[in-house]
Amino acid sequence: MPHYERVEKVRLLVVDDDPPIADLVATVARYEGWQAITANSGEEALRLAAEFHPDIVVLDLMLPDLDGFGVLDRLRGAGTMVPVVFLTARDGVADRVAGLTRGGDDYLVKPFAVEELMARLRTVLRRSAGPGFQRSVLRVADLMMDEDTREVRRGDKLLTLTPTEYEVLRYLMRKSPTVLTKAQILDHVWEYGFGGRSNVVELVVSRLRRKLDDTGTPLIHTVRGFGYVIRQAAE
Amino acid sequence: MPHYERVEKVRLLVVDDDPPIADLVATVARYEGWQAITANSGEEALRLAAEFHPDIVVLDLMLPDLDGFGVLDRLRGAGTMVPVVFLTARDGVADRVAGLTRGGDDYLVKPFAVEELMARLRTVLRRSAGPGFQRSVLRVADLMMDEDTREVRRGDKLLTLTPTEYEVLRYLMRKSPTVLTKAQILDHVWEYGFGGRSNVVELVVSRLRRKLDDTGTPLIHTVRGFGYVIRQAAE
DNA sequence: CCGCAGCTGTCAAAAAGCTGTCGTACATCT
DNA sequence: AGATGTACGACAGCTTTTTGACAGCTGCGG
Repeated sequence: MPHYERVEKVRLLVVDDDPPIADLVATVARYEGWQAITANSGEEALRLAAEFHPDIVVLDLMLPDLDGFGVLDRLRGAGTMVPVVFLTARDGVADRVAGLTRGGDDYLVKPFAVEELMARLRTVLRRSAGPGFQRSVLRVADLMMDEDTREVRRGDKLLTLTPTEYEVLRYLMRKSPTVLTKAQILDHVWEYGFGGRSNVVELVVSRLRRKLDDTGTPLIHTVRGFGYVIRQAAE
Repeated sequence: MPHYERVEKVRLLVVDDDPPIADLVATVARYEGWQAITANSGEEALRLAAEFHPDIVVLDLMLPDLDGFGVLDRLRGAGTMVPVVFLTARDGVADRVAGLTRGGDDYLVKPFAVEELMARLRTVLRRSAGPGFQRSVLRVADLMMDEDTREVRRGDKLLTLTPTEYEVLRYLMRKSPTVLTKAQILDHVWEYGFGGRSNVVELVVSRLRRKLDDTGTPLIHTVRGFGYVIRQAAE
């Protein structure tokens, strides 16, 4: 299912002092087939990095001891060029991070949506794999989504999606032809901690359908009492 | 019968302060050939987890001492990455759980149907078994059920089932060619504590037959005075 | 050929899903 | 700063589907 070619499992090190968050990320990654370990402090992170040799690191900036920047410096100081994706608080040090995100690194603001984090990790990995990296394009029937350009087309028609619509569609496409429950969609696409108990998912699906099923046959199907799938109509 | 490959028995730890519920789950699991133990408090759960090394945990959120979240934290703190399926009251802390379940752990609302719980446990186990996990497809004669896409076909014909029909059929197929009593079906597919003492099972079977026996030879057979089976032919 | 288990049509209540409207928040442009 | 536009999600009304109670009928097995 992964779209970057790799023989071995991706090795991910997650560094966050909040264990639930670190677990969350590690668990999602494992479900993608990755190998993930967590560290809850800067020192622990450095120790684990040295022996685990991660392919990518998720690094919270706010750590009890050494902060995220410090960890990065010492990683680099040790000669590791492993790419890093930072996590920062909403109104944190966004600008300083931005400065650090060249060279394939990236950052995300907390609270984030799980799918978005995974998408960024995949992108960073893909880019850091060297020049001539593969474009990532998802296809379902005549629907196409280019994850690099964020272009979405149904046949020839270019669609304009809002960020939420885009994320929901991507998740559906990634998992196609598996049926997803509304809860799964909510849990993966919305930020963790989102309280919205309303019908947001239905609403976004409704809007999505209007945009993409308006040309051609319906692609997003309701599985009553269960959830949604995107796939070519099964006869 | 399990569809994920495993040489040893699955080891399940059930944590619920209501002994009947914990036992119910453990019993069903044992009947599936699993090895199951129960704990009625958070502390006991941690103690048992340490020595039993479960492959999966069913964890009620409402516990007398340490609550479900606390248990999870301490499990994780001890470095256990065992997957967890939570149980919560109907309009309890569903949203808080959501935050924890994004990873791939799952949750179910009480009162639940036993088959649904087992299905989720199987799914979680299957996914956490690593990348490239097997699709789960059940077959009986020319009837096929794909548990991921929820597609059900008789020969080429795609069937559209309601949630209840789907669950009853899945249970029958899973147990095929064993004959199941109406009581067993009722107990496994409907939520525990379901009051309906009417002929619901007969009704659903009737509807199922109309949908799937309409093409080809009958597959669901009545064993008069006992129950139902699904299988090729009753010779 | 009788009696009872099983089958199924009908129907009303409940659940699930869809979508229009609107207020708020945030970003962008002038 | 003010104006304009876009995105999001709460809410509510409405439609469709599902479910199970009830009751009468069927037909199996003795």
